[in-house]
Amino acid sequence: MPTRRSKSPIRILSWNVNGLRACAKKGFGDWLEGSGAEIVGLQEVRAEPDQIPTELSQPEHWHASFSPAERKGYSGVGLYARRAPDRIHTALDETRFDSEGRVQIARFGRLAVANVYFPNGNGKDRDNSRVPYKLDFYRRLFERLQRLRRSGARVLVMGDFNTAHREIDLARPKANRRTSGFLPEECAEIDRWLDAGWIDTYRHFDPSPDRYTWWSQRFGVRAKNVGWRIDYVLASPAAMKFVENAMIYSDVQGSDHCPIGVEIDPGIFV
Amino acid sequence: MPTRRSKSPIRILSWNVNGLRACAKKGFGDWLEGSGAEIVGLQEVRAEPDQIPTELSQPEHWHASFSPAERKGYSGVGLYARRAPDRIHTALDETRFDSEGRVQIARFGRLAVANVYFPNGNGKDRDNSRVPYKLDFYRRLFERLQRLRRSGARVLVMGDFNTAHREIDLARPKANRRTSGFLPEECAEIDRWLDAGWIDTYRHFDPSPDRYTWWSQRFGVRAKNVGWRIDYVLASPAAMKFVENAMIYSDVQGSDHCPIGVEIDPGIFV
DNA sequence: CTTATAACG
DNA sequence: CGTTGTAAG
Repeated sequence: MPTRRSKSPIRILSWNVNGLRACAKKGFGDWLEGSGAEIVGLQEVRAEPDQIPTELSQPEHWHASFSPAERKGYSGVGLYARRAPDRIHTALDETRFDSEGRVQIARFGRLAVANVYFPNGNGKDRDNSRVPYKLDFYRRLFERLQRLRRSGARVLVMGDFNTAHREIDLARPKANRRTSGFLPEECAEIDRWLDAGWIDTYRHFDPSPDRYTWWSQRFGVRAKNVGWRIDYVLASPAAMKFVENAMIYSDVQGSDHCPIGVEIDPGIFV
Repeated sequence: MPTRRSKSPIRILSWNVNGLRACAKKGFGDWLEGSGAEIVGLQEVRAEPDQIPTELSQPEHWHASFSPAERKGYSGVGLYARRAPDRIHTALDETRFDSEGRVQIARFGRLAVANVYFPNGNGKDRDNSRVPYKLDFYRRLFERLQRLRRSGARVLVMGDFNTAHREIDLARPKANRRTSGFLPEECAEIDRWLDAGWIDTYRHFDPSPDRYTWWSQRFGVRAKNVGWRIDYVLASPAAMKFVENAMIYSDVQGSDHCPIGVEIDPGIFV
């Protein structure tokens, strides 16, 4: 059991940037430098590393790595860390998942950080045709991370889960029960994780309503805070012992999502 | 033979707007109202009539007609006239031409105005693969308008010819002899028209160099006037008797082309 | 470089 | 509504 607040906590952040190149033009670089973060996970990078400005693909004083999708301009995750990760895994060993640049599992000593862009359930025709793929992805990653927990790692899973867990997690729950992102079967997947002991770090510290991480770009609803909480940092029980705070940075602009994160006792690494 | 300056001349204008919807946002409507024109031909409308704001698809005090391409967002010509045309022909009776919205031949009494968007010779791979199509179009229209002349009409042909005729008509003639727009075989098509008696109205009145109607959008060359004169009003000999002036409105912004036009004795109609 | 499109979110 | 890719100019 660690001694709490023995040192100043380190910050681990996650942000779906909705296109890193576009976000870069809106000040992503300044945000990164001012973030005070030790580790930053990005989702929806939507670029190959060599399409990204060098200051962001290989920034000074960071270890950066990217896992793009095969399809250009689509999906893709990226990880910045001030210390070098021991290794990064990007494969779930199933082509339909691994071709879409959705997962980075980075090891830093005893800490494992999974940076994840869970699939959107919307299909081509604004239907829910991609929900089965999304649920399969949830299950495949769940099995992988349960194994990682059992191996002794302290695990954080952060990213865009594309699912609001409970009615409190979206502004219009009644209207969206048949919308992907709040389908009963999607919420049940989150339930499975929590039932297995994973902790929704933000909800652990703040039971307040109206705390969202994504707002549709249509109709200017962000100004009215008509949003969804679909970005999370989940902690395994062993990791949760080191989590001192969880944050939602609703004021940060540059994407349709805002950054989220946790503050952690640095003892988590050793 | 008309009496010159017996009445104030009427103005007939032509403009490749490079997307009427985009041009509309840059003040096309104000330009149209302030133009003092009797007839205005547009090229590269790049929209179906019902995609165009009503003020421009059915403007008050104008008779407007459009001939869009089958392919969305591509090519398309449009004509505004303060008096109703007797009729408008849009077909060259060859599908590969007529599907691309390139011609309107409007009759106003004894005056026939052909509003034309000649093909660009560039193919997909920045090659000259569409030059043969372009030359075929030139020839097909030439035959059609020669016939119209012989029928007794006073004919004006205005639009984006996509060809600079002589070295004086572009800023970098030496560098562009192998570029579509200044290929010998393209210039020869213009020669054919002039040899048949058509008059390049602008050149008739102004032998000056550095008079251009199009500037590449790349590298900001318009500020340096590195351009091409590829938009013309040609007049048949019978029409030329009524042409009192020809203009290039280089200062008008809103497209990569600028408007051009002629001033005509109104006796041309009767 | 800019206007369009479509896919995706 | 906005990002991205692609076609076209």
